[in-house]
Amino acid sequence: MKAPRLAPLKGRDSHVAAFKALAHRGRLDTFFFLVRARREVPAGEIGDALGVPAPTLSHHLDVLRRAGLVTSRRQERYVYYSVRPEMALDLVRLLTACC
Amino acid sequence: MKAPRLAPLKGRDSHVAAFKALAHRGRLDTFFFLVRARREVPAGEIGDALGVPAPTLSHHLDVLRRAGLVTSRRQERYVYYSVRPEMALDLVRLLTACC
DNA sequence: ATTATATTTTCTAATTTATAAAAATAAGGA
DNA sequence: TCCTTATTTTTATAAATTAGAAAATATAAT
Repeated sequence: MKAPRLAPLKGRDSHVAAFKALAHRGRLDTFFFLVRARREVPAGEIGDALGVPAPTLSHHLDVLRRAGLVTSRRQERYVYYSVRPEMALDLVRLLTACC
Repeated sequence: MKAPRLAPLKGRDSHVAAFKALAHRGRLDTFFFLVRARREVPAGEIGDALGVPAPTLSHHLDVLRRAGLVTSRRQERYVYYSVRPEMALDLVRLLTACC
């Protein structure tokens, strides 16, 4: 049988992880840099734009990726990051339940 | 002059604080308990419903209140908490910018 | 005033998170 | 191959967060 429609008024662990990923100045900036870019951006370009050391940025991108908020793709020497809107939409669905 | 319309594609500190408040299993449960209740609920009743010790709950409610997600009102012996939808709406506006 | 109930504050231990330096990995060019 | 660049992972430590007992505070009833 199909999975039952989940109650929209209940936060789940994936939501906690996504909120946690966005609950950091540097990561929120990183996420919205990608949102504004509206394209794939290599890690180094993000680091240059935001002035974040590469290891720190890599860690933050990893948190965003594990939370499902961004996706990455290696091509040649670069790793391109871009927004994955599904999870952001999921948060919107959760939050609009209370308004 | 009037304040200029803020760019919707930029996260601000208030957003970070709100995401941080929701980035915790217990606090997300607390917030959505109040969302579902659709009424003012005294702290003790929340603690009973969620099985959280009073001091722990008080801390979490404080975080949610400072983030602007809930409001509280003392009446007689009780402190009643309820959802403040404005901040949740603010997060929705921020997140819908990327979809 | 004393007692009871409800909530918050204080305090400390345990856990988690952030960050950077250094090492490791991946890919391409000389 | 060796070298360079780009990125990630590991390691280490500092900083922040969390949980909950104990103590303090607020309010009302007796």
